[in-house]
Amino acid sequence: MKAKQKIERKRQLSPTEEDYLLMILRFLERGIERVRTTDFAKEFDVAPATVTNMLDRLKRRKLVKYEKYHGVQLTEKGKILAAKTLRKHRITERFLTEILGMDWAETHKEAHELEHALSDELLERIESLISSIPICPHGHRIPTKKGEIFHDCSRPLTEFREGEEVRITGVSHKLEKDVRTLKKLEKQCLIPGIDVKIKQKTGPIMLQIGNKRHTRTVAIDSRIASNIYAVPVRIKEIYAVKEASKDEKTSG
Amino acid sequence: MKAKQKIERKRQLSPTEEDYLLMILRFLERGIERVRTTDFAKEFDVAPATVTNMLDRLKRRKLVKYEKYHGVQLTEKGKILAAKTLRKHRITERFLTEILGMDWAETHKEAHELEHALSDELLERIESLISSIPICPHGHRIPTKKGEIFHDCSRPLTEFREGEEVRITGVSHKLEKDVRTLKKLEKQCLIPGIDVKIKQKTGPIMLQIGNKRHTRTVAIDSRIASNIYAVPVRIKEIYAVKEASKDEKTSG
DNA sequence: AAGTATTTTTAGGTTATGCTAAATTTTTGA
DNA sequence: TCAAAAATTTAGCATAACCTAAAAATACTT
Repeated sequence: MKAKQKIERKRQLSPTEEDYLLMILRFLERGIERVRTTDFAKEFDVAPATVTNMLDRLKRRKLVKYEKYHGVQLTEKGKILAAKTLRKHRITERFLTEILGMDWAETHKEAHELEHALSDELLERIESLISSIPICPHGHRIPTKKGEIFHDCSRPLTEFREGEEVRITGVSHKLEKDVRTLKKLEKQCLIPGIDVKIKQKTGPIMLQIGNKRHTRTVAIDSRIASNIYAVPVRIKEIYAVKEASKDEKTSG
Repeated sequence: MKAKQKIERKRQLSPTEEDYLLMILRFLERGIERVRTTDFAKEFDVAPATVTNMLDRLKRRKLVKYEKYHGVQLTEKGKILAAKTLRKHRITERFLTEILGMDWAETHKEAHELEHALSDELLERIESLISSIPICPHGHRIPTKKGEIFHDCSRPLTEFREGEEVRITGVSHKLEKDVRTLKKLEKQCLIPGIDVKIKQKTGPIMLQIGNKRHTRTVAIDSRIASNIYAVPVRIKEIYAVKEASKDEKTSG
C-alpha cells in the first residue's frame, strides 16, 4: 500500500559538484580557460585523486569538457549552472551585508553555506530587497539571470608598477575565506572601491590611501597584496556602476 | 609542505541526524515520549532498516536513548540540540513569511532546507528582524534560546465534539509539507488563529467560520481534518500571546 | 633528448547514508 | 495461549565523496 514514489526530478547538483563548477567559472572570469587538478586540490583541500574522481563524474554528467592530464573547461550546460550558483552566492553576500548587517569579512563563508540551500524563488525575493548594484561585497560582478558573466580585468596589486594609482576591486577567492585577514584589511580601509597609490614594491608593499587632504600610508605583506585585486584608476569607470553621477574628469 | 590540518571542530550533526532529533522533539511537544521505527520511516520515506541504522548511530553519539524494538527518546544533550534546530526552523519560517513575503504554505519546505545551513550568528540577525511573537506561521511555539519547548495541547479537529468552538492552532508536520492542501486551506481561511465551530463530524467535517455578522460553512475531508490542530476556544488564552489586551472574559 | 621532478590518474580502501531481503521480536486476536 | 500479522533488526549491497599508495603521463633541465 505504501506508495514509495520519490518523484526524483532531474537530480540536482550536490554541493560539492556545485563548488567545482563554480571554481571553474571563477577562473574563467579571470580569463583562465582550463583549470588543473591541483588547482582544485589546493582550493578544496582534498587529495588530487579526489579531484580526478569528481571531474570524471562531472564529465559523465556533461557539465565539463575534461581531457585527462589537461584540465577542465565548462560546457555550455555547466556554465549556465555555475553562473546561476555564482549569482546566488553573490546576491546572498549582498543580502548578508546589506539587509542583515553582517561583516564584509564573514559573508563569504556564510553565503557559501547558504547558496546550496537557496531555492530560485527565495533568491528572487532576496534580490528584490537589496539595491541593484550588480557587485558583491568583495568587488566581483554578479552574473545576470541569464547566466552571463563578466570578464574581470582586475590584477593583483603586486602586478602594478610603483607610482601607479589603482582602485581596489576585490580580493581573491582564497583571501575571501580568510576572515582574520579580511578584518585586518577592513581596519586599514583596504576594501573594494577604495583608491590607492602604489608607493613601494620591494619588501612589504606600501600603499598610500586618501584624498587630497588626508593621506595615510599602509604596509601590507606582499603575499597578501597578491590576493588583492585592483584596476588602474584610468579605467575605473567600468566598475563605477551606479556612480556615474560623480562625473570623473580624470579620463584624459 | 602541505599543511593538511582540517581543524574539525566538535563534528556537527548531519542534516539527516538533525532531522531525526527534530522529529522526536516534535512528538515530545505533543506528549508522545517514544518514537517508533515506522514513524520515522513514514515521515522521511525511507526503509525501516535505514531508521534502525540511524538510531544506532544517534545512540552511539549519546543523543538518544534507544532500546531495540521499543523506540527512542531524546537524551538531555539530544533535546537541547533538537530544540535549537526547531527554533532555527520556526524562526526561519517567520522570516520567510514576514520579511520575504513568502506564502504560508511554502515556508516549511524552504525553511527545512535553510535550517541546516544557518549559523547561530545569522539566526540572531534574522531573529532581530522579525517581530517577537514566539509562534511560527503554522501555529507552533518557537523554543527559547535555552532550548525550552512547550507542550502543545492542541488536538486534531476530528477529536472535538460536534458543536464545540475551537481555535485553529496549526497543522501537522505531515500536512505542513503538503503545499497543495495548505494553499487550499488558506483559500478557505482555515489558518492558525481562526476560530471555527464543528458543525458535523460524520462524512466530511463541516466547519462554521466567521464572526456574528458573516458566517460561512466549509467542508473538509476528515483525513485532512485529522491533520489540523486546534484548542477549545475556552483555553485559547494560552495561545493568545501578544493578544492579552483583548481581555477574554469567557474563562468562567 | 634523456633523465628527473612534477602532476595526474588508477587501484583499492573508508565512512555516511541510503537500499532490499531475510531473520527475529513483538503484538494481536481467535 | 499461541499462531499469524506487523514491526523491527540483521546482513549484505550501493553510491557519494573522501583517502593513500603506486603507476603513468607530462614538464623541466641540462
